This record gives sequence, C-alpha cells and structure tokens, in this order.
Amino acid sequence: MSNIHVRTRFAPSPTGFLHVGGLRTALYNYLFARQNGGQFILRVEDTDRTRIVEGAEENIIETLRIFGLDFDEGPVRQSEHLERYKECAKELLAKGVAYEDGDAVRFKMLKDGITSFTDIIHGEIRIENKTQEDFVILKSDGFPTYNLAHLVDDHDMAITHVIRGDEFISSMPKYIALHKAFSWELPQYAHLPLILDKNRAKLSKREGEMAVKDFLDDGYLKEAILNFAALLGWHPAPEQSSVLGKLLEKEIFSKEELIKEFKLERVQKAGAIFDTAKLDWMNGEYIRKKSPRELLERIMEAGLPLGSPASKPEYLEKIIALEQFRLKKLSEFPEKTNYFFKEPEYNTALLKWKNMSDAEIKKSLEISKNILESLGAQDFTKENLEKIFLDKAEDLKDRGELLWPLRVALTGKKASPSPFEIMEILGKDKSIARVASALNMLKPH
RNA sequence: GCCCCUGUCGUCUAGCUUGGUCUAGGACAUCGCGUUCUCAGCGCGGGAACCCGGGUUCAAAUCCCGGCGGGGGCACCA
Repeated sequence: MSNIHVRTRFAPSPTGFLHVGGLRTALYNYLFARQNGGQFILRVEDTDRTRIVEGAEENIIETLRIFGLDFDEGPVRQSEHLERYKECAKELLAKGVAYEDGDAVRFKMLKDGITSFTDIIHGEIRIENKTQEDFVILKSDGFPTYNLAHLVDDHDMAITHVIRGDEFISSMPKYIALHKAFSWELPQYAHLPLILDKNRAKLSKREGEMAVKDFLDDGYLKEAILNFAALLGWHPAPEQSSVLGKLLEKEIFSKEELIKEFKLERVQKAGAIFDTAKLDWMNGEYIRKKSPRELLERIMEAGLPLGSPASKPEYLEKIIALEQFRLKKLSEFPEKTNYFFKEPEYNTALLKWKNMSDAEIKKSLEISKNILESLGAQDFTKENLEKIFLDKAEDLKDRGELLWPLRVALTGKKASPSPFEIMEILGKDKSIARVASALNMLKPH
C-alpha cells in the first residue's frame, strides 16, 4: 500500500447538517489518508437541486474544521462539473451502451451473469446482474445522478479508495459496469456498516438530536465525539495497541493515536447502535483532563451562559476547577455552579442532616457562623477551613451535623463540592451572609 | 416480493483467517461494598453474551449446511 498514492474523499450531499454517521465516514477517510501519507478531499454532491438545504454545506465544512479533519482539496462541487458529466453521457451514448429516454439518458445494464468484487471490509461480494435495471445517468434537468457523477469525479480526482456507507453495496454492479464502459480502472472499495439508532433503524437526520452541531451545542467536547465516533465500528487489535498501554483499557484515543492505530480492514461488518451513555462517560473523561482555562474557552465557544458578563475569567476558572470532576457535559456547568452567582434558594428542610432537630440545626449553623466570624479574610483557604472545621467536628458524633447544614446554607443543593472549597472561593463576607440567612430562615415567624 | 449485507454480555467490542491456551476478555451502563457531610471521583467485587438446529472433528464462538432474527437496496435521492 505504500507504493500507491492514496487519495480518499468525503462526499456528502448538502441536504442537511452533518450528522454522526457522516462524521464517522469523514473520519475514517481522513484517518486512512493520513496514515498512508495521502490526500483527503471534500466533495459536495449537489446534483439534486430540489433537496439542497440552505446552510448545509457551510455546516458540513465548519464541522469538519472544528474536528480538525482538514481536507487537502476542495470543497469541490459537482454542480461545477456539469459539462464533464454531459460529455461522459455523450460518450456512452456514442458507444451505444446508453440511450435517450425522453430528456434523460439511461445506461444499459447487462442482465445476465454475476458481478463480483472485493470489498476491503466485507471481502468478496457477489451480486446477480439480473437484479439490476437500466438506470438514469443524466436527468432531464441536465444534472447527472449520483450513479454517474460520483464515479466520474472519483476517476477524475484519482481517488484510490472509496470509503462510504453500506447502502451502496447493492448498486455496485452499476458502478462496475460503468467503469468497464469507460475503460477506467476500479478504485478500492470499503463499505462501512451503518450506524443505527436505538430502534436499530438507519440513523436519520430527522431524529433531531443527531446533527453533530447539536452535540457540540449540548456541551460535548469535540475530542470525545471524535473518539467515540471512531470506536463506533472499529477497535484496535490488542497487540497493535500495546504501545498505548493502559490507555487501551479506557479506550481513550487522540486523533494522532487514531491515525497511527486505525486499520480499515478491522472495521466492523455489522451496524452499530448509537448509544450516548458511553459518549457521556467519555466526555466526562475529557472534561476531567482539560485545564479550567481551556474548559472556560470551550464553554464560551458553545455559547453556554456561565456566570454574568461581568464575571472575571480567573474567578470562573476557579469555579470550573471545582466542578469539572463532577459532570459529564459542559452544559451542566451553569446549573451546577449557579450558587456562586446568586443567593441559593432552597427549602429549610434541606438543612436537616439525618435526625437533627431544628434547634440542633440552628446550633450547628451558629457554631459555623462563629468560626467564620473569628477568621480573617486571609484565613479562607480550603486547607485552613478544613482543618478548623474538622477539629470542631471532633466534638460531635457525626461530622455531618456540622458540615451538611453549612454546605446546604452555602449552596442550597443536596450535592456539591465540599464547603471548604466553596468558601475559599466565596470568601468571608458571602460565606457568613449565607449562613446568617439560613439561620434567619429557621427562625419561626 | 426480489436482491445484498449482517448476527459474541443491555450497548461498543476482543477472540473467529491458522479449531484446543475461551469454565469467552475489555470498556460503558447496572448492582453491591469501601473511602466520605453530599455528589463526583477513586478502589474492590457481583450479575450479564457466543441467535437456533444439524453436521465435520478426539475437540467449535471459531469450519460446513439449513433455519431464524436485524439492517440496507430495488428513484430522473444520495
């Protein structure tokens, strides 16, 4: 494989935003080209004028850019090659292997015998020619059909490996017959299994949530999406992954590692169901590994509302550092950290730890308040606070009696980071104010 | 209906080419225990699959045949 100049292409039709299946197809084409030192090309198949969706091409290009699937050539649009397709149709007409059918041109299929070819993923595939019919290659509006256009371009662009979805396998006799008619050499084919939804049906853009952009907007990291997409239908061989050591167990791969490890021949033959549970976990893994600064940038890029416009980046980063180990998606940050930006709202019942009475809760909060008031603002570090409060809690039979009411007073939440870390960020005045307001709420009116 | 592809835990999969080392491995999810003020994380542990039926063979997840299941295609869509 090293002596041929590999050229792959991703050839979407601009009929909708790029979805997960398309991203995976693009990724595999990209990985295969890169690992072979070849080229990856983007071609827009815009021959069906009626189905073109405004903004789709831009979305596809932008999404590819975001994921770093840089194409070496393109975007090449088929609508720019109309004359070429017409010439090709004319050539077939002249050869007598195509005929006019109204304003359209049809290609004559031989109906006997068997067409067989070797697919990189599936191996040998044999299809009876009688299953094929004469098919339109040039439509009456002057545009070519996919059947003609894709293969003329693949030939003209010297594509060596056609890596695309499984749904084209049934039509392979058409493409092979066409190649023969033109006396062109056949590229290599790799038909990818489809990605299925939870109902085992082909993933459709209509499913709503399936556009890659939606995942990005929802707070999934591009690294996680790419990693997950790569594993949807492919896994490294154990030996080959020894270099990755323990990382294999976790199945976390960077794009560079994928370029190194990916093997087209190892792509799965059966369709894979797209299940977001694993994506969620993987996204959490990536969020944990990122620096707060980078996470802040990503949150901004995704347009998520964190804090107020006046919030200082340094302040936001501290808060992110606190929560980044506790969530799976960037979109959870605003809700999980809202107590840093506004007074918590909660029911006083939440202040109760186990069987504490109201009087005990009050006493607990008063102890906390006294401790906080006795400290200087510079003493508000989590280490310091932890030491002082834990020492104090020694007197109690259960640390929770001191810490739970305090933490709820600070956050208004059942679940949050420890009160020490929170108070370090909140500072003396706000911390005391929140404990005081909890105390106030407990007073019978 | 016809044709094609495909079938290992709930999900993604390793293993299948070169049958035995597979009482089928990993990851996610799930359940339990521990750490612990809560959550998350981390550590430990549990349950969970070779679609079915025939062969071949001393031996089959692995080879062969037949069913059945799932998906895709059969457009002047791609």
